[in-house]
Amino acid sequence: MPELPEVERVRLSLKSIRRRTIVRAKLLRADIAASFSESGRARSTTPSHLLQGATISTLLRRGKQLAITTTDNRALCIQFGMSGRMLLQTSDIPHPTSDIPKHTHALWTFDDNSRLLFIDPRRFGGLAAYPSSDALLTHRWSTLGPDALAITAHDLAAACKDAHRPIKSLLLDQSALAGVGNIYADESLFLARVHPARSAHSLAPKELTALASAIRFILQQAVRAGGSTIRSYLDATGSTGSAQNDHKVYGRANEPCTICRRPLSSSRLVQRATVFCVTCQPRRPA
DNA sequence: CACCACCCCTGGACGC
DNA sequence: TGCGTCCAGGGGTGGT
Repeated sequence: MPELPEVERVRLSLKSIRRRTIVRAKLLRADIAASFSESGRARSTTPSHLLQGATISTLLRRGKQLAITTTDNRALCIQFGMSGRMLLQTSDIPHPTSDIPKHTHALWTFDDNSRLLFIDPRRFGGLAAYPSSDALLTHRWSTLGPDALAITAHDLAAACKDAHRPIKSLLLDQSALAGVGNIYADESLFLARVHPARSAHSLAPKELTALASAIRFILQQAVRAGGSTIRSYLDATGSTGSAQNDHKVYGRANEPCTICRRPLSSSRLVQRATVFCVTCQPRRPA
């Protein structure tokens, strides 16, 4: 379940592919990739769209999305969904084509014989190819809200203004704020002591400041810890994260609250498992 | 327009 | 051991 911290760790773990040239891009499962023209129209995907023949320039991230750009300015956006991952195989180990992990949907071979795999068992993730980084920004990333890693109280307040839905619903909405998923939404709300079902527009300025600060802290801490490895998350080199050890509420329903020791509550909010403390996160502001 | 339910998918946990 | 059932949830879509 890669959220912002996990995608950031994948981005960092892929930095070594910069300046390498992709000699071959192979799509093993066509329906996980989409390709778009400069004007944003869908078109069929070619190996060239998947960066074949190009040299890697930068690795970008916005929210939970990763993008690889090339020196000739092509851009490939990677969305991880629930179970997506990248796997970087170095050139010092031989890797015959037959030796590909299950659920590998795309495969890039570099000029130094190393290769990169996109693996996604549940296929909620996918690839989106754009002819330029401008096209990626214009047609895809423009729909995302501000990046959660640096969210300001001002920007969060703007997103919450006039929003009558639960604050947790807003935090999960990538067009309002990009990068927060179910784990870090619950953790941020707990740290800021805001009840997840509170109507977003009802948050006081003080609470918005606390929440924006909590989101930044929780995400930055998780990046430093290498991301949360709950079920299957690994970075591109196969390293696990330890941010799950810092979780105060996620996955801890009925366990004692770390602040007041009363059992944590769980409910379903906007179709998501939600864990919080009824005492420390009051429904009405204190 | 704002918001929500539903759906896509598979691996793993759990009960019998 | 094996089988059935349920759950995890990001994001697109269609409905209210």
